[in-house]
Order: sequence, then C-alpha cells, then structure tokens
Amino acid sequence: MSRETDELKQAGLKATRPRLMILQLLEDAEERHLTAEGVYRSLLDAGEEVGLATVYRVLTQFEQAGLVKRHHFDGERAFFELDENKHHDHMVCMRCGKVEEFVNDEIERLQREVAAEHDFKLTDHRMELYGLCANCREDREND
Amino acid sequence: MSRETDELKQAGLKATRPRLMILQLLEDAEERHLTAEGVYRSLLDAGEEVGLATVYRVLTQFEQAGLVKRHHFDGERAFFELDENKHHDHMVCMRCGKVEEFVNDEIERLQREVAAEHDFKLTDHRMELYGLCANCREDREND
DNA sequence: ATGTATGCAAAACATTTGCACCTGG
DNA sequence: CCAGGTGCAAATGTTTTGCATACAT
Repeated sequence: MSRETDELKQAGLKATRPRLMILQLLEDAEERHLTAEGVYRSLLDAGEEVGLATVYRVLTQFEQAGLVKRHHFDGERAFFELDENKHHDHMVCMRCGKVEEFVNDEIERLQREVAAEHDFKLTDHRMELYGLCANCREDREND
Repeated sequence: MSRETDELKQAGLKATRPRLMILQLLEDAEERHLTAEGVYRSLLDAGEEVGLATVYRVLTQFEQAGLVKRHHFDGERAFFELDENKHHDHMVCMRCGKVEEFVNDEIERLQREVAAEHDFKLTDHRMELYGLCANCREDREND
C-alpha cells in the first residue's frame, strides 16, 4: 500500500485508480501548477484512461480535502497545485506562463496590519505579480 | 455635450447611447465593482434596451482605452471598475461580497523588491485580502 | 454485495463572434 | 452617406451534472 494510498485514505477518499494517478502526477510533475486539462492530457499521454470530468471531480475533492490549492491566475481557467501547507505567493510570467513561488514575511505582516486597520477578519489572501521572467526578459532586450 | 461624451471621444470612441449609459452607470453606481451581467441588468432596470454582448464589447473597449479595470476576484466572472488612475488593492468580504479598497505603499515597495530579486520585470500585480468585513464580523460574534 | 466512483454525453455558465441591420457625425 | 456600432443567435471554452456502468472494500 503506497504512501499515496494512505494520503487518500487519511483524506477520507477511497483509493481509486484515477485518484492515485492524479495525486502521483501532482507530486511528481516538474511544473507544480497545472490546469485540469493539463492533468488530463498528462494522464492520457501516460496511457491512463480517465475522463476529463473525473479529473475535475477529483481535483475539487482534493481541494476540499486540503490536498490541493486552486488558483485563478488569469480569469480563464483554474490552476491546481499540491498543497504542502507552506504558504507562498506567485509570480507569473505573461510570456512563457512560468510560475515562480515566493514568500515575503514583511508583506505577510503588513497584510495582517492592513486588515486589522479596517476591522477586517482575514481568512485568506492572494497575491500575484505579473510580468516577464528572467528568461523571457532576455529574449526581449529590444523593447 | 456631456462630460461623458467628451471622455468617450478623448478615448477615441464614438459617443453612442450604450457607451454613454454604461459609462454613466459606472460613474454613478454606489458599488464600484460590477459584473457585466450586473451592468446589463442595471441598464434594463433603468429602461435601457441594450444587448448583453454590447455590454461585454463596451466594457472591453473601455478597458483597452484605460477607462475601466477588469478584476477576477473569484474565478467565475469578471468585475469591472472605473479606472481613476489611483492604484489600489482590494479586500473582499466573503459573506456580503462588499469590496473595500486600500493602498499600502510599503507593500507596493516590497513587491517591486521581490520582483527585482527574481530578475522579474514587473508589469502588473494583484493583491486581494479575503475575510469578513467589520459588519459581517459583528453578526457572527458567536464563532 | 453495495454504496461510491467513473465515463460519457449533455447541460450550464461566462464570454465572444458572425452577420444583417441601425446610427452617429 | 457610410464606417463603425449594435442586437441577436450561434459558437466557444471551461467546468458541472445526470445517468448507467464499473469498482473498492
């Protein structure tokens, strides 16, 4: 019984083949931030027969179970990332789509401060920086 | 010739009735953050005959002209807000949906700093705080 | 065995687009 | 007048759902 099987059971989910495959994929993928479609195609490429609807259902269950975080970097589609319980924010390259993670404790502190000033009970927050990553930036040394 | 007519012309847009109505609505609305559907319904309620497709087209044109900013607070639908060229971030109440605006120069500065550290050319950013606003918080003094 | 999960196809949304008609300057 | 704008309906892309079948325990 694999570690993934345990993780699923602890999350209260039956260890079915699609769920195992999706969890493994999220754990092993080089790119941590995947769309449902991306997960789906990766599984097909790996020879797994799975339905796109199942991918959506499983990712949503994973989210509810706290295994995964859902992001909306643009307004078009959602990105899913394994939730390792290490909070971080994102920096998204508008050219190649690369997503880098970062944490800045000072910003985190200021956010709590701002919320307090407004008598706002903070439960969550999101912060994303958009622009050009180091690589794409080079390719455009003609702006 | 109204001020709105001028604003449209300066933005290079013909002053048509739908565009005037939408611009006025955005300027006068109590709630500054509206969905396309919201704009559409407000116009219908006001007796204006306009198509939803036109609302989308006009809002997109306004965005390109810099008159309006588009936000994706959740991943479901876009919110539009008049762009007064005063950058700010948002605090969204998860209970009543209220959106408050705020600015914190120190956070802004740190964002630029983080981007620089990663060799990232910053073009835009988004930051949203989610939680309970002062009012909704009171209603729940039983948590 | 049996309640749950899956796959497929159809539905549901938000948003965009093609096209014939209308309108502002 | 006539390029550009609008309304409608149909298309799109993403995500959800209904339902009959397949599977984990």
